[in-house]
Amino acid sequence: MRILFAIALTGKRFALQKGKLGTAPSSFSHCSFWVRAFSSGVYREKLSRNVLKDIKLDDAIGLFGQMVKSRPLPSIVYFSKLLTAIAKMKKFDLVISFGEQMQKLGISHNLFTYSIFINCFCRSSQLHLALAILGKMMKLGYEPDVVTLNSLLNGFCHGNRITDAVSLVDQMVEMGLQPDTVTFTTLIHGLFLHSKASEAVALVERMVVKGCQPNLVTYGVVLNGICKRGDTDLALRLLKKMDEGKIKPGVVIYNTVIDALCKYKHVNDALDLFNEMEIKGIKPDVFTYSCLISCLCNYGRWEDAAGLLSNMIERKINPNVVTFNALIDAFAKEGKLLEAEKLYEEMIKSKDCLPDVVTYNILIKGFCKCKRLDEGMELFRQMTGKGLVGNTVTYNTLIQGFFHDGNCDSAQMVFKQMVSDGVSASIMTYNILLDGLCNNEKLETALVIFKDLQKSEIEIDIFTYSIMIDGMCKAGKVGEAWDLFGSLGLKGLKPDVVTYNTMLSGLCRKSLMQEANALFRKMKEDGILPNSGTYNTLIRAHLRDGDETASAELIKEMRSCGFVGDASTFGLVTNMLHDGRLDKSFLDMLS
DNA sequence: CTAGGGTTAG
Repeated sequence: MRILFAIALTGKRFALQKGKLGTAPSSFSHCSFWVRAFSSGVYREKLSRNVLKDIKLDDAIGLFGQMVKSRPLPSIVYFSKLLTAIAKMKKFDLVISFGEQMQKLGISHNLFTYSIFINCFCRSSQLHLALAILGKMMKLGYEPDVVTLNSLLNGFCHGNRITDAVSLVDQMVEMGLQPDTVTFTTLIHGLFLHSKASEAVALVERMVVKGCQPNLVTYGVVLNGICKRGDTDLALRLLKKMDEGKIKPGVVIYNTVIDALCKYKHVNDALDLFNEMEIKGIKPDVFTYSCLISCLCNYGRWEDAAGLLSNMIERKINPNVVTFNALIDAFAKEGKLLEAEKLYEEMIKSKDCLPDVVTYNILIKGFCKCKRLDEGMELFRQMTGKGLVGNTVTYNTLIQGFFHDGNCDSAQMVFKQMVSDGVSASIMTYNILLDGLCNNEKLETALVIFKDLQKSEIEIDIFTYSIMIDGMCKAGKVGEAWDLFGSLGLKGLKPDVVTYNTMLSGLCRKSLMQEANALFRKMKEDGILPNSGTYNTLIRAHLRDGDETASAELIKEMRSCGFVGDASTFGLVTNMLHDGRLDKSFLDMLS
């Protein structure tokens, strides 16, 4: 309790007086059911019948306007019902604004309305204002209860204060309040949000011991957290556990697990779950179908995808923009731009689900891959013309497209456009930019940008360094690349297999085989597993260097690791067989 | 007689 007080007192003054959120519209043109109900005096009855949960936003605003004008003023109970309904629509700012208006009109708040405001501030990332409200209400003599503190707990969990969240639960107990299922579920969610998955899972067990049974929400939180980590086995076990208990998983729970199975490459298990839904009478929805269709497309299982598509149409589940995008993406990835465009045209014609920025990103990427940059740009203009705003992906795609097409000027022009359009460039954008410049013999320009990047706020990843090391090596500046590689440790970055391969290939290109061998040893010492690329690069270099023995040994090692010679290695060996530099037996060893 | 927690597809 002490800590709570301390937190509350450091908070700012009662925030509802600030009025920074403006006021709600006081006039409304249509005469809605709610307003009529209110003015004819039946609002008390209507409000008490729990019908407010279905109220539309406009009606809620109108109703509030009527309520504050009516005399005598309606009881605070009616206000809190209305505010709850608006909070459920996630219009947190509006709830706060209404709270301010009530305050100005002299309507005093109570524990319930204060709790609503605390919830709204927490959910709109204004934890400090939530704490200010808590301070204010406690000064007025209202003791926060489990509901109030659960809201605050949620605020701590979302506000990067997981330690405070954990101690808040301890304080609840000290205050003599019994944490309930909501408390545990909130904290479990917070632990997942802060990557403390095992603590989250352990807490599920603890809550059972404390007499709180996990409910559907708890399972939703836990399954979602587990699925995001890719622990599909545990997810499937939990799904079974729900069945054994009395909690019926609904379509959303199934969708979550099906999605994870798709993402983590267990397509057939996902299809099994889809069939299981059928048996249990749980109706799949557009999420279920879109997820499975897109996954099947990614695996090239067109027939199966088409089957599901017609199945969903038969069942009158309308494909939406995500479904269309999955199909357009499938065609575009196959290079079938004509078909992709046909689907896009169909979307526009039918008007039921219009293309969005993702649709355009998919199509633009398709055109870029075919080096049809003019058409890619044309689509970009079409999209902008429709009032859609390009995002980082859109610009990244075009920049990369122009670079791959060897058109550095246009690439840099798009980058400038991106900056002037106010779309933030991510490290991915810079990686594309640096990679493009390096691959188009513009190492010097890349170095200038790289230096600026190092000074900026943007967090450079290991991939950026790999790109620069590669660029330097390709420009013949292996010494500089080596220095950059060596500086990684000082920056707290660990070279990964790509960085090692890049550096190795640079050394090999200069026939610095001793250095390459030493680096290869260091790589293994550092616990970085060589991949097929590592071995093939070294094997080719040793062959070019005339060291048949070293190559042969590496081939043995590579094959024992389950890798095989790649196309370039086979090409080199074939050439060397032809001009007699290699013996036929060498080819047998490789294949 | 009112307040609190969560989740899914491109």
